[in-house]
Amino acid sequence: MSRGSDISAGSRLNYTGDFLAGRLRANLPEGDLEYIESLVTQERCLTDREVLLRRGQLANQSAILVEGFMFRTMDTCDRRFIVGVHVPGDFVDLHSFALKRLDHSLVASGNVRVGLANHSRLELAMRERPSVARAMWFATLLDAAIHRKWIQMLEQLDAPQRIAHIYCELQTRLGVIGRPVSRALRMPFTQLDLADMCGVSAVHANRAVSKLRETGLAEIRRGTLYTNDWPGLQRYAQFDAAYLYGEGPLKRNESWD
Amino acid sequence: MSRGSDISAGSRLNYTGDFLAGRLRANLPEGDLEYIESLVTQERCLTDREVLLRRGQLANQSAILVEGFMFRTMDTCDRRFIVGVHVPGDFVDLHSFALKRLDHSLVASGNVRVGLANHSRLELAMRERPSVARAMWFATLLDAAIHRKWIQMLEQLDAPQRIAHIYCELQTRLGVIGRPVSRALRMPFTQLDLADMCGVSAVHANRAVSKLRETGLAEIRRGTLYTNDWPGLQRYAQFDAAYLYGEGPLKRNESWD
DNA sequence: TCAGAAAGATAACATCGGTCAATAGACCCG
DNA sequence: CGGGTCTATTGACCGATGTTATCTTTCTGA
Repeated sequence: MSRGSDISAGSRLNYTGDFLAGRLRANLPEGDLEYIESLVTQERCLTDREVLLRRGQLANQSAILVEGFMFRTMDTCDRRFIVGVHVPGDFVDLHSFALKRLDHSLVASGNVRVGLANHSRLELAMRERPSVARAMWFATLLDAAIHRKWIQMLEQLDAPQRIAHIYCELQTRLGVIGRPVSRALRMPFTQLDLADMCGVSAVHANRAVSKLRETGLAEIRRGTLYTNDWPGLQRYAQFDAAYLYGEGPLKRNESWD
Repeated sequence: MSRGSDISAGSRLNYTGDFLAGRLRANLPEGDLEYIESLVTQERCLTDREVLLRRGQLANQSAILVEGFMFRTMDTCDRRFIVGVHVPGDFVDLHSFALKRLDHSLVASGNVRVGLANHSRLELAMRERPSVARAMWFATLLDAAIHRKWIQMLEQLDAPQRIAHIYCELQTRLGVIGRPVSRALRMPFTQLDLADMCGVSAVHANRAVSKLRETGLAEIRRGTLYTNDWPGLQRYAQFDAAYLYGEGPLKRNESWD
C-alpha cells in the first residue's frame, strides 16, 4: 500500500506567503494570510501516487498543498476516475473538516509537500476570525466553479480538446499563484492520468495527444506540455479563464460583461 | 426575453419548515431554521425556462428554491449545457453573494417558486450567527460533492446509465426533503433537457430513453420516470447515495465504511 | 375543433471512442 | 550490463454517439 510518508513537525513553519493560500490572497484582509499560515503546524511529504486521504476515512486535520500536484479520485473496482486536480496553495481536503468523511480520495501526482492544520485549530480559527471562515467558503465556491467547468468540458468537448482545456486551466491557475508562463508546462502526468481526467481509455488518450501534436498547437511529452501558441491552444479548447475568478496577479477576466 | 415574473413582497412569509432549507436541516441548531426563514422577505414565481439570474449579472439578493426545479446552465452560441439540477430547499445562487458574478445561469424547469433574501441581510446573518455561516458553507460543500459525482458519471457511464443516475439522484434528494418515494417520479424534463444534462445529442437521448424502456427497468414519458424496480435501476446506474451525505429523513448510507 | 408548434421516434450514414493485441521505448534495479 | 516493468504507440475491429432528415404524436391556443 502507500509508503514513503514523512512527517516533520514544528511549532512554526516558515512560508514565503507567495503561494500558500494562493487562491485566497486577494480576498484576505491584512494579517489573515499570516494567521492562516500559523494554523499549519505540520508538514508531510508524499511520493507519486501516495494517498493522503482515502475515501471514507475519518480525518482530524486538513491539508494545504504547498508543493506539487494532487488528484481527487473516485475509484471503482476496475477503474480510477480523476474528478479534480490541485496546485500549490489549494486547500485539498478542507471539506473533511465539515463533512467528516470524504466522498473521494486525495492522491499525490509526483512528489508533493503539504501543510497540515488540526481540525480543532481550524474550528477555533473559524469562530474567532469570520474573515477566515469567509475565505474558506470562498475557496469552496471556487472549487465548485471549477467542477462545473469540468462538467461542461466533459459534456461539450472531445478528447483532444479536453486535454488542451485541462492544460489551459492549470497554466492559468499556476499563473494566479505567481508561476511564470513559459513555453513548457511541466506536469508529472502520464497519459493514463490524462485518460482518467478526460474519461477516455488510455489508448484514446494517446490518440488525443497525437492529434494535438498533429495540429501543431501543442506537444505533450511525459506530461510536459510544450507550446508556442497559448492563444491558439486556448481557442482550440474553447478556454475562457473567467470561471477561475482570477484574483491575484492575474487580471480578472471580464469577458462575460 | 424572459417574461412572466411575479414579485410578491411581504415582511413575513409563512413556510412549513418541511422543505425550506431541506438539505440544511439536520445540521442546524435549534432556532436556526426559523432564523434562515426570516431572512427570506420576498417570493418570486417563474415559468418554464424563465431565467432567474443570467451568467455575469450582478445580484443583490440570493434565492432559495421553494417549489419546482431549476437548472444551472452554461451556454455557448449554439448549445446549452446543464451542469446541475436543484430541488426544493436548495440555495440556488448563494454564491452570487460571495462571488458577485455567477459563472453560469439559473433557469426554471417547469413552474417554480423561489424565496429571496437580500445580500445585506445575509451578510449580517453570517456575522451574527456563525452556525448559519457554517450551514451555508456545508450547503456549498454538498453542491461540490454532487458536482464531483456528475464528473465521475460523465467519465464513467454511457447515456442510458447517465439518465438513470440522474433520476436516482433526484429521487434520493427528494427523499431527503421528505417527498415520498413512489412508482412515478414526476419531473418537468424534456428529452432535450436530459440530453443537455448528459452531454449527448437530442437524438441520442431519445435512443437512451428507448434503451431504458427496453431493459424493462424504467419508462420515461414526458419527463416522468415510471419504475417498479428502484433497486435494479440503481444497480444499472451504479448509483450509491453516500455522496449525498444523506442528512434528514434518509438514513446515512455508510456503504464506504 | 382545427392548425401550428413543440416534443418524440426512427432511419441512414459518418465519426468518436473502446477493446484487444502486439510492439517499441524509457526507466528501474540488481 | 540485462531483465523486468511501466509507459507510449499503433492497427484492426466494433459499439457508442453525432448529424441530418423525415415522420408521428402530443400539446396548445385561436
